Amino acid sequence: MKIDVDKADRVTLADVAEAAGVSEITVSRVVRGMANVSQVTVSKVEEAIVRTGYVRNRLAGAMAGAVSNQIAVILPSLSNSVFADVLDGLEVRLQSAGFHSVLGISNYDSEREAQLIESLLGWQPAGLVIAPTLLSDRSLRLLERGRLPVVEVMDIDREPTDMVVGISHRQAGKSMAYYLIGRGYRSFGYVGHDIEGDHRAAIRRDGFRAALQENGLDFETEARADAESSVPLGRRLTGQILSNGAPRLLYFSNDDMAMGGLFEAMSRGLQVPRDLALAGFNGLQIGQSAPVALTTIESHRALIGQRAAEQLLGRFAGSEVERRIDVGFTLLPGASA
Amino acid sequence: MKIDVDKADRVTLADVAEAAGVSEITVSRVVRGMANVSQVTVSKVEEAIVRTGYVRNRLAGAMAGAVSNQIAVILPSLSNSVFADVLDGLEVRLQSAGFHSVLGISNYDSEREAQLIESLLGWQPAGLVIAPTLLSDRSLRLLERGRLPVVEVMDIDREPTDMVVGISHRQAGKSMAYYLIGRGYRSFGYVGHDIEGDHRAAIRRDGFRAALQENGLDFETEARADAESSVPLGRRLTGQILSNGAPRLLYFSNDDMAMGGLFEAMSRGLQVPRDLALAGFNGLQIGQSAPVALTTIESHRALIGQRAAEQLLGRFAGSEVERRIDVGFTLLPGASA
DNA sequence: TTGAAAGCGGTACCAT
DNA sequence: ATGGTACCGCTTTCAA
Repeated sequence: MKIDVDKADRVTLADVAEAAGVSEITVSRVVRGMANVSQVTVSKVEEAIVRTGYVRNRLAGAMAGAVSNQIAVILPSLSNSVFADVLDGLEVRLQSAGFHSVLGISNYDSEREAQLIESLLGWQPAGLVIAPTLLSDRSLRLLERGRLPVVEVMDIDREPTDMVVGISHRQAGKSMAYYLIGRGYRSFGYVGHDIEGDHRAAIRRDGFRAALQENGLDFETEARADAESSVPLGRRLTGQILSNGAPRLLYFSNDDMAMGGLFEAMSRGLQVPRDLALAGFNGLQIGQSAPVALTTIESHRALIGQRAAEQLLGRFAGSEVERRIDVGFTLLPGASA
Repeated sequence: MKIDVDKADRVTLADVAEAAGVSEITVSRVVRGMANVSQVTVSKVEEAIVRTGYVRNRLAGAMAGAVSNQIAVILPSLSNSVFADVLDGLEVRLQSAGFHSVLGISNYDSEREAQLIESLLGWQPAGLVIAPTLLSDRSLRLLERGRLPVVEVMDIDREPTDMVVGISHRQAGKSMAYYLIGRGYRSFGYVGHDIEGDHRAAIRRDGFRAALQENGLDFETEARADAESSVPLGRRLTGQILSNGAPRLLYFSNDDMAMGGLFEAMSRGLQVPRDLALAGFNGLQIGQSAPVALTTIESHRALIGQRAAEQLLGRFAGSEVERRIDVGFTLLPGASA
């Protein structure tokens, strides 16, 4: 009886077309929700689609000229929740517009980053979002060559290839320093993670220091390690500093590190901020819920992701968009300084 | 002079072939690193690739029959660091094997989940990894239809469609209860987040409770909210419970919630675990660095991601792989209970 | 509103 | 070791 059973390899437009008694192109129109198809035909086709179990092949679609709905996304890391937040914001907007992201994690390695760009570009994505590590010349050439919208995210402290969305980390560093100086602090120390890989942390530190120097001050001590930022690392380094007479306030490379500092202080029975004051960066939720809320700067990561998505969508829609978007940051006073 | 300049639309295999004076298929072989090409030809072609600035088009490649190197990944959320960890582990393995993930976030919505499956399947991925929310019948049908390897991750408490990698959340709940009972606790309360969406949290609670009942015990109080888990939520609910005479120990739906509880206890000047004991789930790093290390269960999220990747890679390699992988969990005694 | 034919850029298969 | 030729599944003209 059923003769065509085992040819059931993959349902194509042609199969649906046959089942519905129309042409392939008509089915294609229905699938894409185009207007110029009669209601009767639409229902016939939709019925056939369900009956055959057709699943749209976007590979073929994209290839035939309709653009891809994939967006390449390259981030340095995911274990750092900061980038997970950005990705989250990005996804929200992209998904609701029918786009998907293809992910690449560079692990703060600029060689790997270049490879990823090349590899992901091979999927002919409609756009690219990247939180650059360093962006080698090779990467830049690839980006310029591929005529696709590119959004660099996180810091706007340098000249964009195409578009940037983020904040000025230098300003963030300075703002925190001004605030603390305004609060009367005069004795500072710095606790940081690997600043080679994380150039944004380095920029914040530079900004903070510049502001100190404007006031004839400087870091009295620094503790650093060549590792990714983490709570235990912050705790360990803080412990080191405290062992040899600490400054009045510790500025941390970010909130993870600062939470470590806070925990170390608590463990030693220190009163924060009376005995030791602390300031971080990022505005992580957990820092704001701590017994002593962290003095920090909210960096609006999810918003950065959303805005990046909007930039791309704007471009696709053909509208003129800004090259440079500063989402701004918010100083959270907290209670730790 | 230059007549062919503006036709520089996109460099294809044909362009490279011409530039190198060989056929397209030969270039294709070089690009794919196949062995059967002479050294001389290889160098000629490689030179031509660089000169023309050719970027491989994987869309066309995948379409022509060579399989896609994309893996569809569907997760309920990214703001919950648990899934970011899984994704991280997944990426590590996938990338080193030359695969990329295409991401979908279901936001704990099973309708959305089904849409995502359908949509991502359209890219003809080589495999699918999903941390299922509920997996509607529609989703299941899609998964069965698409003859591709599917790995469900996180919990192994139910029958897999194809393969599963994770732990038994029921066991995790029970183990914690047994441990605490063994430590002498007899008075328990539960603090949880939205248990509708997060069925794994529900299973842990059920397991915990089952173990209590085996010992003639039960939760004396419960505080719950219909929101995603978070530190502030944990803190707020703990506050509620403490206001009306708390039980001896609070079991939290996860570590985020438990950190909130810990912070609330500290803020009230309670001694943990003397005045109030706390237990969580996940083994988040921050909980282990807290002044009072959290008593919790390490769920090896990154490992789950890695194993899931390995399952897929194994399938691709044609090897026989297990359908069900239990990565196990580790009880971290901590100091909070 | 509907359809026919010509690609999109590769790769599998079969020759040479 | 190298090349010719279909063909992957869809969409874009262009016609009817």
